[in-house]
Amino acid sequence: MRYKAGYKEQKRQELLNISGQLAKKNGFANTGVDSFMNAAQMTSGAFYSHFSSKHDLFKALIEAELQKSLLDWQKNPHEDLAAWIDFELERYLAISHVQRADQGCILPALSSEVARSDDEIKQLYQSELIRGHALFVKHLGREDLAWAVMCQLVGAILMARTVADDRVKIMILNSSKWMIRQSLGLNNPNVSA
Amino acid sequence: MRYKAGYKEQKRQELLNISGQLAKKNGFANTGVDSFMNAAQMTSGAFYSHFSSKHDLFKALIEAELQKSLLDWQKNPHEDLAAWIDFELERYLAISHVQRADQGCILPALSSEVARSDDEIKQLYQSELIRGHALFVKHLGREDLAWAVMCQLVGAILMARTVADDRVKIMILNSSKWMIRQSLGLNNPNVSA
DNA sequence: GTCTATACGCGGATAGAC
DNA sequence: GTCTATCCGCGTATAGAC
Repeated sequence: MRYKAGYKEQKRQELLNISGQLAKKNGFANTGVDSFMNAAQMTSGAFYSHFSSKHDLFKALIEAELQKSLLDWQKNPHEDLAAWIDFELERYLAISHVQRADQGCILPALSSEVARSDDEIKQLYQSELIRGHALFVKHLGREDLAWAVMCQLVGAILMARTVADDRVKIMILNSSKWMIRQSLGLNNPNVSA
Repeated sequence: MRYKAGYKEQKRQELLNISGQLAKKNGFANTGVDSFMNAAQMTSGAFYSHFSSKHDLFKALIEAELQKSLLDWQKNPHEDLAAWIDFELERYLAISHVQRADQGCILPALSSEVARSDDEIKQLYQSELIRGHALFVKHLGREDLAWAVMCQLVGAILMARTVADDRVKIMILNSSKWMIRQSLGLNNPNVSA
């Protein structure tokens, strides 16, 4: 064959990577196949030798991005609850996460588009989401707390991205940190956020 | 004039109403001017006698929808904190709110699109959001708590919309209710969610 | 103010050469 | 596997009749 073995798989991963960044930044539906391919320094005709359709890319992209987020959570080195959650709050609820959607978690960036997708997409999203949930349960100890903290993280990043002023963004982030610590019983009662 | 006085203003409100529903359901960018106008039983040519551009509609729509959400929050008849928050949790975190995005709050539906919009949109969004925040502060007593509860509400609806199974949706909603009550010190310590 | 018709660009997808 | 070229439908916006 004219191309090295494993070349196609490698190129596919590269495409998923770059497409994920673009989709998180500008939205998946708003980004054309041309843009995805140009970002990967190819032309749109070559797209269909990797994915059968744009919708097919969406599925693959969601799977890849959710696993990336899961991996990020697994990188947290702490075992102790307070240390674990502090690490996560500083990392996830950082102002840089608000500003750089392309480098951030898929959840605040593409959940609305998933919410409007067909059942196949939602099923896929759910099963990966549940794996993330299990990781949170492992550290937080409660199933409901795990879901609620995930919602809080996603909601905070999303809301912070909708406002214009950095001051307000930071206020939103700090408020969410405070609330999560509060619900875990980790706040000093004498200190306000 | 051939048309009654106030006719245009009335038609504009009708357009904003219907466009808001369609945008919340299918996304604003994904919905064509034709679709908006057809839903209002008009043709696309007439659109530009009400709005100078699609982007202009987006601004008007955001303003109208945010004020609608504010109005919904103001309808809460309770004064007591526990009663007020219970009412709000049952109303906002209802499964029907997850299922009927077109009839629901703009925040979980269109925040991602706002996040990707220009600064003018974000400034507008922020100023209306701050009015909503003030209302929450009035009842919850704390600025940070008010932001955090808003994030939690938005995040929970958004997440619930991304999963396929109703059981999981409900789990997410109940978890968020539990966490908000927890952060307000309203949960019975002996009862799990 | 609303209609029909249309200009014009973008986006998804396919065909065929290399 | 990737390229160029192209088909075709959709979407924003405008022009002109009523």
